[in-house]
Amino acid sequence: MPEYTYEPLEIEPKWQAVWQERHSFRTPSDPEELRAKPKFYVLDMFPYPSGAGLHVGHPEGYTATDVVARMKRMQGFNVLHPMGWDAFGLPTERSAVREGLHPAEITERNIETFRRQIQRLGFSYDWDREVNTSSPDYYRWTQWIFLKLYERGLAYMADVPVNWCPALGTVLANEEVKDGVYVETGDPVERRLMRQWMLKITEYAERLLEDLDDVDWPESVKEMQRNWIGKSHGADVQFAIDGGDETFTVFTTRPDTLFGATYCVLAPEHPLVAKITSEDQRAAVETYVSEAAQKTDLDRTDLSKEKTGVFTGAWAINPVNDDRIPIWVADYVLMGYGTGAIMAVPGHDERDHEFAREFGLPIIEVVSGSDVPIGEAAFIDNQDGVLVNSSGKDGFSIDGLKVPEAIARITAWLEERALGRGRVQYRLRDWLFSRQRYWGEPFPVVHTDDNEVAPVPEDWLPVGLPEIDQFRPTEDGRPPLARAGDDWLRVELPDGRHGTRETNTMPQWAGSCWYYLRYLDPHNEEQAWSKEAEDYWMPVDLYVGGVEHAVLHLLYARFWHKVLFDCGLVHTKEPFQRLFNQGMILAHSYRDVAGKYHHPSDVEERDGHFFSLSSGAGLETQIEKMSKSKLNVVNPDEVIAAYGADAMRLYELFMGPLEVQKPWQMKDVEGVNRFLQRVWRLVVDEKSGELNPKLSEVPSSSEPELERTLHKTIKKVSSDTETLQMNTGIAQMMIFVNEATVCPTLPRGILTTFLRLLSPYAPHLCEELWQRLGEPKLIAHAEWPSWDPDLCIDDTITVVVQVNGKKRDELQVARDADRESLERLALASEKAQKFIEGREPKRVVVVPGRLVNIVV
RNA sequence: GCCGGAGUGGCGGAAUGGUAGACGCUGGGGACUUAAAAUCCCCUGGGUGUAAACCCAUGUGGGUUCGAAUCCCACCUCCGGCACCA
Repeated sequence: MPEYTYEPLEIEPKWQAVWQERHSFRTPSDPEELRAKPKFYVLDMFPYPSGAGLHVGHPEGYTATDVVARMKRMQGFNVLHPMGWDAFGLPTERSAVREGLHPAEITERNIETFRRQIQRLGFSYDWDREVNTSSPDYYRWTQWIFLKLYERGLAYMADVPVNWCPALGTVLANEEVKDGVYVETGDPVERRLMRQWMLKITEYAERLLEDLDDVDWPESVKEMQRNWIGKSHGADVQFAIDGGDETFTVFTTRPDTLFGATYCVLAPEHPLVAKITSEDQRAAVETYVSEAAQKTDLDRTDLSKEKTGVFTGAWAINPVNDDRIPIWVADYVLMGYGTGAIMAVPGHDERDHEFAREFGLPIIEVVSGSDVPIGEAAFIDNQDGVLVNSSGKDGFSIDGLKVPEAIARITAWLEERALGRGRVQYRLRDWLFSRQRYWGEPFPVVHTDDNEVAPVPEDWLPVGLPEIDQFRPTEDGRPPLARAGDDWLRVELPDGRHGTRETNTMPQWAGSCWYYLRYLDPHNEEQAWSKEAEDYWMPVDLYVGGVEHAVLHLLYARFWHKVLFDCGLVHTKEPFQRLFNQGMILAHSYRDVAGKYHHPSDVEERDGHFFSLSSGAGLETQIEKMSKSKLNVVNPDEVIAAYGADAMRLYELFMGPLEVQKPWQMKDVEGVNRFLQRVWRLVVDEKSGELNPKLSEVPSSSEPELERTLHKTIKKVSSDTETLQMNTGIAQMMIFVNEATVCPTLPRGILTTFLRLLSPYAPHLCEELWQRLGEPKLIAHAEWPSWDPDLCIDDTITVVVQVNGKKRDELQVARDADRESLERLALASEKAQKFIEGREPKRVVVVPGRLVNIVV
């Protein structure tokens, strides 16, 4: 029994303690030091410290960024690699209510768990820069940025239809609601009209769209943001109401189809509805409007339902031909988009077509080219379709034009007569920025007794959360902060006015909108960050996190950053230069016929089938998202206990490409664990504990084959780490170790070079072996190796001989063999001759270094 | 419906116009051992064959090419996003 085996549980805490004591990963802040080296800012999406602790999905991205951070440090960069906590939020507040504790206590407890779990993985974070969004010296600056938004007119209060979630007792942002329910909990959401804080993100729509072109992000995320912003080109067109002075404006992307408009529709909330409805239609319209108001978003957006609507009794005048067309009210038109009113062209819009057929309204063809009669289906072609039936008053006609030209012509015509104008419309709405919660940033504003909104002076910040006895809304439905006593609520402003503090709080997203800036200068008590630090470190060079924030955090943070840019507080237009989304880690779950889930520890495999150990029942296995209810959550603590942090880190990256979804398979951790043991044995003789006797001071070139493999490995690991293709980099290191294991002697230089390559991936093991090899410094501070291109190519290479594209033989040739000799050798090949069957080669394709293809 | 991504052994996955299945897991065989574990070595896509070999094979069907997992067209399936946005 060897006594000196690889014991990760002994060496890992040892090196973690060393790094911590020596502050080995403290980010330089001395200006001299900063100037001396280029910078690299590598950032993780900081976690929300929930009560459940980490699962193995969290450290996947953290491990990838840590490997990059460690390599960059070794390559001579000043590296900023921080970690912190996105700590305000609803789940914590709910736990606090449930457990009867203060949310701050729950937060502190959860952070301690998260920090302990993260630190056990040996990440090279600069813990001196840890931030916590719920701490007053952090949210002070969140409030300060809010004041900047307010000063610039980008924060305003308005009576708006909001997403109200009765189960949670708060409003939610559009981005947090999907299919009529809150995305996090599935609780239904209803429409309500409430006075709330809004942020004018729409003012930045164009820049948020345009600047996507300048960042190195996954195309899918850019596309999601583009869709969310939803830019469309079109025109506003004015319609007069027959027999009155009223007019209304519609927005359309297809002004060319104006001659095909056979009716108009107003949204039920449109202010004109009540005014124009005729007496005999009034009862029907009022019933329809009040029913629509009571519907949830889910009901209203249910596509499978039939179109509904009611005629107002009023008529509009089509401005191009003075036709009288009826005005309807229908809930398929949304008040929140465009003008809340549309012209309906059933011939060329599917929704209008469906509605027209439902209510027997006329359908006119104005764009030709459809295969089926226009009465059967709407015809959509905005490129090659040709206009027909489109001649109106004053001799104006767009007949015979293709759609794009027709759009230009009719838009110009409308503009000349002041009947309309070309316009760009965005789908993006302003950001609903207040919540009726306790555990969030208080707004730094006061409602004065004379009904004005007044920002508090900057030197009053932070506006701290008041101590209250219950974290629930008041009995009369006001937010929890309204429970605070007058000593908090009532204030006198410097100008002598009295008022009451805002009792809403900011949403969870506020703190994460700028945390990457606080890391630059986290202890600054005078400013949110210093200009020098911002100048040096920004932008973030690499940002890694889950794709679930594609249109939430990432859009909000870009918006704030652009505002800060306009304030002259940051110097880059975009905060995150390169973004990478890691894929979700899934896990096997086991379910019996009754649908009950069984924990993996209760599962036994026999001949490829699964059975419950406790009941003997047969089980089905499936790969699913990890969740408590499915009993398939893998905790990093158990992996570390069994294999150590280095094996855990290595497996996280070896599982497969970082960006794809993949299942955790505990058996596979065994493979990387064996690899680490083999590395250990390259250095340590397990029987004696001394250095491996095969280690020798001879030059690297005395093992030429291994030296070549080493240089190929340096090259591959360097580039695969940079591009985050770490699974193949690790595979290459395994190839090296397999070769080194069977090598009769191990030149010491080869081994120390290899350990430097492996050290970002398995830092504890490599520090230990580095020390045992007598190296005085930490390997974390060693220099990253470089490769010799000549040593990355073999002297003799294998060239494939194909006949008609099929592999028939292999040739061992010198690496610089020329075309002629390759062709001669290939034609001489016996195996190839057999398939040539004496025929004359029509053509011989020679790819030097690769293959020869003989075509007969 | 629209937009994006993906389909390769028993499993995770390599290969982005040039030897399909690197590396790892699983399974099988062998060495060492009193034995087991660990370790080390060999084999492990399917088919025909004693063998040497040969044939088939990257979701399906076509195409381009000397040569296609890779490029093009059509289709199928799965995953993700958006969705009455005028």
